[in-house]
Formats: sequence, C-alpha cells, structure tokens
Amino acid sequence: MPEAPEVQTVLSTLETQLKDVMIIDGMIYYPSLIENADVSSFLQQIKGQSFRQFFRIGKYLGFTLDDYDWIVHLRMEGKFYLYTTLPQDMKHIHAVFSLNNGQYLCYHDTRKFGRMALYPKVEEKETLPSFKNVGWDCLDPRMTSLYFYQRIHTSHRALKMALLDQSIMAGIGNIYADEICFASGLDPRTKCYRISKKDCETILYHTRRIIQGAITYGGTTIRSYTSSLGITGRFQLHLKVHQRKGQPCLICQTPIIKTQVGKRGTYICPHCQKRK
DNA sequence: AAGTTCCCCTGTTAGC
DNA sequence: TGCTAACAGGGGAACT
Repeated sequence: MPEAPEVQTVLSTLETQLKDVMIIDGMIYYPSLIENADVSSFLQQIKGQSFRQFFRIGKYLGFTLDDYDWIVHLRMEGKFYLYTTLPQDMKHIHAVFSLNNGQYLCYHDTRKFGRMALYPKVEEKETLPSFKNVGWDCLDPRMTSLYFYQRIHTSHRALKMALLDQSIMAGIGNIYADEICFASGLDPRTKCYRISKKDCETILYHTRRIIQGAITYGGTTIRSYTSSLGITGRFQLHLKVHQRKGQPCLICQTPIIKTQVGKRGTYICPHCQKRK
C-alpha cells in the first residue's frame, strides 16, 4: 500500500524524530522480518548505531547509521511507531528498538510482509543488494521519458504492468498507476509496444506531478491504512479514478469502471482513457 | 528472454 | 445472524 509518497512521508517524519538518535538495544519477535542475516547478528550490529542520514529509493526506506545502511520495505502494512511506554497490545509489533532518548521505535505489521536488512554502508546507495532489481526512482532525474520508452517499447505487457514494474521505474504502486494512466489519457490495458515516445513524455510528466503533489499532501490514506506515527495523508481527496467505481468521471461524468489488469484491481474512465 | 503464477500473511468483505 | 471462502497486495522464486 505505501508507495513513494507514503514512504517519503514516513521518512521525513522519522528524520525529524530520529536524526542523531542512538539505538541502545533491540528485540525481534518475528525472525523472517530480517532478510539477509540471523536475528542475533542483526541486533548485535545495530546496537550502538546512530541515525545519520535518511533516504528513499522507490518504496524502500533507507537509514544510514554510523557503519551500516539499514534498508526497510514496509510492503503492505508495515508501520513505525514511537512510544515512550510500550503499548498493551503487542500482537502485531515484530521489532522493538530502544533509543537513547528514552523512546521505543516499534515496527508494526499486521500481515508480516515487510522486510528489513542491514549492510555495511556504501556511498552509492543503489548498489546495495536490496536494490538489485530496482530501477531509477520515479523522481530521480535519471528517470527520463526516453529511458522509460526504451525499457518498455518492445514489451507486450499492459502499460499498467510496466508502471508497476519496480525494475523499470521505482515507487509507483496500484493507486498512483491508476491516477497516472487517467491523467495521461491512456487506458492502462494498452500494450506497451503501442506507447509512443510522446506518450512517455506525458506519462513521466504526470508521474512527477502526481507523486510530488501526493508528497505535499502527506500521501494517501485509504481504508484502515495509516502511515507511521499515526500520520494521516490527505491525497485521497485528490484521487480522480482510484476507488471511485461507479462515480462520475470528474471530466466527462461517465461512470468510472473497475476491472482487472494483471490481477490488480484497476479503475478507468472508459471515455477519457483511450486504448491504443 | 519475457511473461505468468504461486507464495508469503491476516483483516476485511462477499456470499450463502 | 453466523459462518466460510474469496480477496487484497509487493516482490521474489519458480515455472512456462
């Protein structure tokens, strides 16, 4: 659920809370949470490390500590919470880190899909193993429309599948893929090989506009999803098609339809979005 | 090689 | 009303 804007919102909030704070100790209650090491070595390494830098690539959070880069993927429902006293209900809390400011940083994840890893820190973050199959971030200037075109123009997949493919462009998930296709006037089912260079310029323009806008509004909060630290985004008020099945298109009043594209729930205005 | 399916999880929702 | 089955979804492994 958290896509680039939600992850950025979490990161920015954590940065204000955790900059130069030290991790005194830690506990992992769900070992699979750690993807590249055993729990005890992870904890041993992270102990005594302070948060120095904060970065995001795609949907990944990155914390540069004194000696390590700590990479976290929240997947669907992962959240960080800061507490001064641990809560009664620890059911979905899978990791607790005690900090030198007296607070506890808790990782909460009802579906246990999130993962984290610790690597010796590097200068070029994109070289970390976590990013092996991750392309340029959607807001990275290296992510150009021509590059996007070159990566997709021979593909027989649907456009939406390419937008969701993190190895091409990182940070777009199901919500923003629908919004980008709508803003671009393109049916998400359009085969990639039918997408022109000009279309890619349009797609990249709207991708940046929508993602930047969503970051400004603190991301999107739908259903029960709230990002870390109890943050509630407001971008859901600006969604044009996603989660608007049956409601009139804001441009042409045609009812928005919901369909499936590559097994993913997909919202389309059948009038404004043309299949090529 | 590219594209598809399965799997990991559990709360929510649809269906009977 | 109460129960069960289907569904949701990101990414990686396995498979076609």
